Amino acid sequence: MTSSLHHRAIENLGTRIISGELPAGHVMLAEHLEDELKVSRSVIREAVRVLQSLGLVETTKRVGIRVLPASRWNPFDPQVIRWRLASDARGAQLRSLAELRAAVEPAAAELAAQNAPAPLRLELVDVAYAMRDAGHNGEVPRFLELDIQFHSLLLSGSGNEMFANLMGQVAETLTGRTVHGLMPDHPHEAALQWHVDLAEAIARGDAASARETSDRIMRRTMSRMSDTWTEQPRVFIPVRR
Amino acid sequence: MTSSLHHRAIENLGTRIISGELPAGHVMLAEHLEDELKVSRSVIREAVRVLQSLGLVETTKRVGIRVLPASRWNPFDPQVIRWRLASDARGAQLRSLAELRAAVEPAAAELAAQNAPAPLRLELVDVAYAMRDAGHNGEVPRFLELDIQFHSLLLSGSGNEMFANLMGQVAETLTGRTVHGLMPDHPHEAALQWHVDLAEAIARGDAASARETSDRIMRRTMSRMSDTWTEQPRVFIPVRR
DNA sequence: TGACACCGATGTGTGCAGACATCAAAACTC
DNA sequence: GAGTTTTGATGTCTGCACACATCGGTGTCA
Repeated sequence: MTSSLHHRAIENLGTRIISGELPAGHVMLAEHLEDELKVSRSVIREAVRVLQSLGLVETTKRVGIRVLPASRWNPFDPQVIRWRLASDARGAQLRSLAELRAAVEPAAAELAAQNAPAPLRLELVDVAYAMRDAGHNGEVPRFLELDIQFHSLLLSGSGNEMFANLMGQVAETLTGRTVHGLMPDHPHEAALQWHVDLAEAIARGDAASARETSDRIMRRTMSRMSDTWTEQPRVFIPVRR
Repeated sequence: MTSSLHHRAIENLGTRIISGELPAGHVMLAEHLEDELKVSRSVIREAVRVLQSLGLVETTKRVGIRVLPASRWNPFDPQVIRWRLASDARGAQLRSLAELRAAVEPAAAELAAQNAPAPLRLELVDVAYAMRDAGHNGEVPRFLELDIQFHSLLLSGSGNEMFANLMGQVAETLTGRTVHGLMPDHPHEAALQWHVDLAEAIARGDAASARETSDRIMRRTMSRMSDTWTEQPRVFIPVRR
């Protein structure tokens, strides 16, 4: 199913647009795409509709299918994020996600302390202790898994569906970090304790402490990652009026 | 263009799914939708493909088009947000957006102070003073317009395309606030000055001050809005493993 | 002669109808 | 109950008619 013709057409065009191979303003003809991808019109048409809804292209009669500039792309769409992570802009995408995460997690921690269901709070505490153990023992893969689970639970516990939806993308940044060898074999001792403190603050409903502790974790994470992407150029999206 | 059959089909199905009229698990047949909406198969298929990419439905052979639970919807998609704002969940959606905004804006302010291009900083200061004047004179519509412009510039100036993309949604929360008569004729005097302080902190590159001032503005905004939606139920998205 | 408004030709997406292919659920056989 | 066949829905392909934005030619007027 994931390899349906329609899906492959989306993947093909999406990656090529986001990689810059098909630059903004480039105009394609549906007929030409049929020949190139060796698929029928219906497949092309359905793919173009989806790309249109992602803001990657627009269609105009008598003109064709025009590639839109990056400022029109939907930067929150999981597919767009995936395509950007696979492009030259990978560094910039990781930085954007990390900045978003750093902004959101302390707020999510505060909300979780106020609203999270009891079982989730307990699980959060369990995972935090398991994380600390795995960290002490240098079990890197298990630590990564628990780390993702911890932050997923935290975002989910906020009761804000937008925060919760960032889970998937957060997982990307965390795995991306280890893959790039940015994680030491033994995670920072203090950071491990901070996770435990955060979980317990949420468990006892201490919103202010939860926010502050989460903020401390995020600041440390950001400071450790920032030097990786300082050379990434920033793109300023113009204000649409 | 916006009233193409395919677009109308998306709108029809999208609103009905998000309103709950078509509940999660409900199965439709493409053929049935053709009859109901009086359009051809290609229109239905293209619409379903878009809804599929938004996580609203999935298609299975031999079964049909199945409506997915809200936990699968893409909560950052502008269309989904618009449909939720038009549904019973309007309050919950406004709260989610406000919480997101409250989390992001201080981070955006900090980044803007570090990275924003010089012309944008100047414009931000101009707009802040214009806001203060409009607020003093009780020009509510003009104040709202400037308020949106101010926060759009701020998010745009962060150089984070995800932050910048929140502009449109932020505008929704701000306009939604005035439409609901939650705005006094004369905005809070201190808040007006805070906007000026924030703009000037960004202009001189004082990141810490910018973040703190923005945080103060957000906290006040949240505290003024929170009592409107305390009765809205929170939805906890389960963690996908 | 030159500038301008008009108007039809052209090419492209949009929508329609029907056919066959594919494949997974459901029914059936042993 | 395991394996096989049937069935019915989506997936894919194709030919056609239509809508309509763009472009170039034609005619009118100054």
